[in-house]
Amino acid sequence: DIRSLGCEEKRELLATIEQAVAFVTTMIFQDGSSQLSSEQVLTSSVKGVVVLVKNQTDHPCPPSYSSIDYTWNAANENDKLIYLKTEWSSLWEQEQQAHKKFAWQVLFQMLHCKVPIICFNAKDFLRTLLQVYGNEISWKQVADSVVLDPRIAAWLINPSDTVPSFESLIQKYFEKPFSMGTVNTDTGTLRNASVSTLKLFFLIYLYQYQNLRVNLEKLYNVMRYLARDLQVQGLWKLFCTLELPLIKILAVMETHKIHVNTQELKKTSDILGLRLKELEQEAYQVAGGQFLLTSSSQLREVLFEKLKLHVLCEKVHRTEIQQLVSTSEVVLNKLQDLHPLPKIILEYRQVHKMKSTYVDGLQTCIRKGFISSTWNQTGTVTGRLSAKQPNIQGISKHPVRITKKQYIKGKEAEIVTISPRTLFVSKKGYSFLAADFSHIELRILADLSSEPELLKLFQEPETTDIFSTVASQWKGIPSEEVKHADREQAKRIVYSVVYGAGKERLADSLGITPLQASQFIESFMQKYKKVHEFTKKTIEQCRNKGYVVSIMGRKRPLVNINAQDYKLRTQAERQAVNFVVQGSAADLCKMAMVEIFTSVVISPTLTARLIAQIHDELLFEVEDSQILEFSALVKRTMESLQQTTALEVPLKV
DNA sequence: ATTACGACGCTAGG
DNA sequence: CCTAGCGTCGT
Repeated sequence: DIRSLGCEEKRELLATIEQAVAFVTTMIFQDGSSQLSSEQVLTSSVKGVVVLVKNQTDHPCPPSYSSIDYTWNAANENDKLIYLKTEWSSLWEQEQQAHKKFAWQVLFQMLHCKVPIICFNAKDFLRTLLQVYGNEISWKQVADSVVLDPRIAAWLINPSDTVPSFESLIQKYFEKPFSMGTVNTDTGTLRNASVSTLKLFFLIYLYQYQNLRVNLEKLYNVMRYLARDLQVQGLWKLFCTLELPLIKILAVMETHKIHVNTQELKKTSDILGLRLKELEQEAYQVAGGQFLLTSSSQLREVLFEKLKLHVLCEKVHRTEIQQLVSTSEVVLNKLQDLHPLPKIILEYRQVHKMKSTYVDGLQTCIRKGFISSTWNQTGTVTGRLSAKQPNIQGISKHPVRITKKQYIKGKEAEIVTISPRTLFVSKKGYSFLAADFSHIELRILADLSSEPELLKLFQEPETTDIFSTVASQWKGIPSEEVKHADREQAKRIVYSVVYGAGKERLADSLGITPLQASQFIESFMQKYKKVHEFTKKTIEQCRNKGYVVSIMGRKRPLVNINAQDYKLRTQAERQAVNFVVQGSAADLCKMAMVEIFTSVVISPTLTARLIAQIHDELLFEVEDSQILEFSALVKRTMESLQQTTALEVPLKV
């Protein structure tokens, strides 16, 4: 405990840190649990940080192939365990101020000495530091730290393991499961012994931290095993140059708060609520009875048993599990002309989604007028990021029009447009800047397949509308005669190929029969033969190796690729094709994040901060005076990734 | 009688 | 194809 150290001892400690070869660290929560506990309690606040300082020179990390000793090597006497309290009752006392200052001194040195800091869920650790020491540091100061996160390493090795716990990693790498002793396992026997209360607390304290020391040693060793695995599997570079820097970027992102217009939020909630009531009444009228509009099973009863609408319509989509007639958007669209109810339901659903998710749902995420999403780096199998509370990646783009009846004032009606994205407001003197890759997945498909027609499309500067051009090329009609419907169809088919969708899925999305859909796919593949070759080759490689690889070497094992079962096998085939395209796009977007972050950190003047990543789009908050300079930097950096990754196809932002 | 939880359906993002 | 989130409904 650094609070018990004298002046000389403090100096010694800093000297030890200077000599360290690695730090293994975890946060300690109020309830005594740590980041290594299986159930991470978010409600419990952070009490402090425990750091195991590795001083042995025998196990450098990152390790080399040859000189790793894989034997269990727990109690290393030269390793130092230090405890830093980060929570203070009051900062009035001089003593507490001094403790906080020294704790920061220790952490600052750790972050800046380029020695790896090993931490399970490192993002949470860094974010907490930024929050606790927010006044004495700027976010740029975490940038040159070197953090290693075993969880991310494990996820890279197998992305299907979406949340590998510390315990599961221990089990996997040390075969026999360890007893994860917790603080309160043995207090009973302690209580029975005739020891004084003070002594008891001391014993619990000691036990807890000895246990923690063992776990940190285990964590260190697990990281070494994982590092070796990453190297063997060719994932080490991806880990070091992309995923590790991203930890810091996400930690910084989570400390940034976005202001929300709460008054507007309340107002729109009421407007939407009123509209829902109106639609509810209209629905009851035309249905000839009341039912729960939000219940798809009750709606199914009304539409298909009471009104028998589906018999007038051929080939309606069915639900996945129970194989019942679906009440989804595509089906309701087909039923529109037969009865007024489907149209009402469609609008009801749109308005209800808007209210429940983007207005009322957003309100539950607001703390003191601000929101900040939680970013999950290991939440997907394709390498993409995911966000929650709120899911800022899923906020509706298109506005919803509402005809608001105004009874009070003389006006008859007023049309209000509600677009959720306008509810977020930038800081005063700052603006939001969005930069997105144009058609990145299609460009990647062009590159991966080397399809000449597709490549030409992107390389020729006169191509203004990619899907119109594809439509004209594919259907063999002049570009002036391409209708809006042709363009939409081309877009759907292109993305069906990108997403690896089968004929059934395409049929649903286009509202046609699976036979017609398969004919569309076939004629598309006939025109762009190399794309077909690419999908065939990808599936073939997956069959041989058991996994597929993205452009940056990200892997996805697909065990079902050789399955007997047709459904499972073809699903795995689509997943294989999809992973290569989607995963590669994720690689590029992450690279853009890292490069832009680095540029801003290096720059003494730029202050732009990343707010969100919506897969192919980066959203920043930029000082108004820097918008021109920064937007040029962003565009240049993103487009230059073509050279960095040796892509045949240019990237456009 | 009330609550908790998993399965299912739908739809927003890409 | 892969996400988050809202909502029923049965257990």
